Amino acid sequence: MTDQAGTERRPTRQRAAIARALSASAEFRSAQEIHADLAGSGTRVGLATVYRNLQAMATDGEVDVIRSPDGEAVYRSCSTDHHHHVVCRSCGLAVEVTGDAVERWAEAVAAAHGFTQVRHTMEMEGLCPACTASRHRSKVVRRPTQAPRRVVDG
Amino acid sequence: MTDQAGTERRPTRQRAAIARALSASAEFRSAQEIHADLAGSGTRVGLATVYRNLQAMATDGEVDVIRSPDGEAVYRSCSTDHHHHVVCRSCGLAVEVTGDAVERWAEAVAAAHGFTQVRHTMEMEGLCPACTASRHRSKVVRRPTQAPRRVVDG
DNA sequence: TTCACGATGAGAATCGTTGTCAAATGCGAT
DNA sequence: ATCGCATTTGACAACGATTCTCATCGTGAA
Repeated sequence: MTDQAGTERRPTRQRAAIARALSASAEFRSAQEIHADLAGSGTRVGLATVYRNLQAMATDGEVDVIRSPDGEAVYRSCSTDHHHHVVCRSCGLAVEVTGDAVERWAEAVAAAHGFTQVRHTMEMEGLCPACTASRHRSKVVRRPTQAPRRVVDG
Repeated sequence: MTDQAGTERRPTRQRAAIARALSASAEFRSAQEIHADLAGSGTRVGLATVYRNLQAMATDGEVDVIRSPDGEAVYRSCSTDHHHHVVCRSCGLAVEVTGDAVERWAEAVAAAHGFTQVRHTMEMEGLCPACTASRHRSKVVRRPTQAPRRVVDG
């Protein structure tokens, strides 16, 4: 079977377990992690099932999905506290940030295009203070690469 | 493996070709696509080399990277036009949007935490006008594994 | 030109994710 | 409670993007 209608989904113990595991954390978790969690807590659910349900939930708007920097799909239940991150692309340091500005902007823009039930994800990356410093130290002897500094639109 | 940022890199014809192919388009392109392009235009470059260089460029902040909805890493040279999308999670319709508000917010927030060379990605998803309507009527035929996506200008 | 070492290429190895299909299960009707 | 039947599930194969390996090549410096 190919598509599954969002209207009729059968409740199963597996689906419930997955939903529960998901809402047990406010963090983004990968399908594999959730599968491992369930296995660890004695709930035996097939990996494919975890993937299928997570996808279905995402399609139905029950959970948020983003791809982690290494390409893994990570999920988080929708209702949880919403925030964003600034991640250092050199050392991986992540700082949580929140702000109404983006939330409102996203909402307004989407609405302007007639979209409803809008959700958004935003990730920022750059160099943390420490890495910014160390990068200046190891500065090259030769002429700098053609790397332009201006990156963020302003 | 480890971050080599700041280290000098040798100029090679492959690296140049990749940079050129990248800046030839304002769109996000995958490593595979770039590899195919190069091959198509007679420039023989190994796939692994394309990956390596793209990554290095991203690490050095010369290009932006995001993951496409299906998990592929897609690259775009930095200086090009920056915008975001609102994607319909039911039919895949994608609308381009731009706005200074987010850009400035991201810049400000990151800077407040001492981050430099900050870049960001933001994706919004919801139900497009059509799908919002049809959802109220009956069940919707949802997109297959690969989302059919049309891009409209907004 | 020669040397030392980073860069490249071809293909194997990874690993997250999806497809396959027979068996199990939920639901409405009986 | 039971039957019929479509939806789900689970085990595992299949896939595909990305990374790794390593012998060989190319580049900057002497």
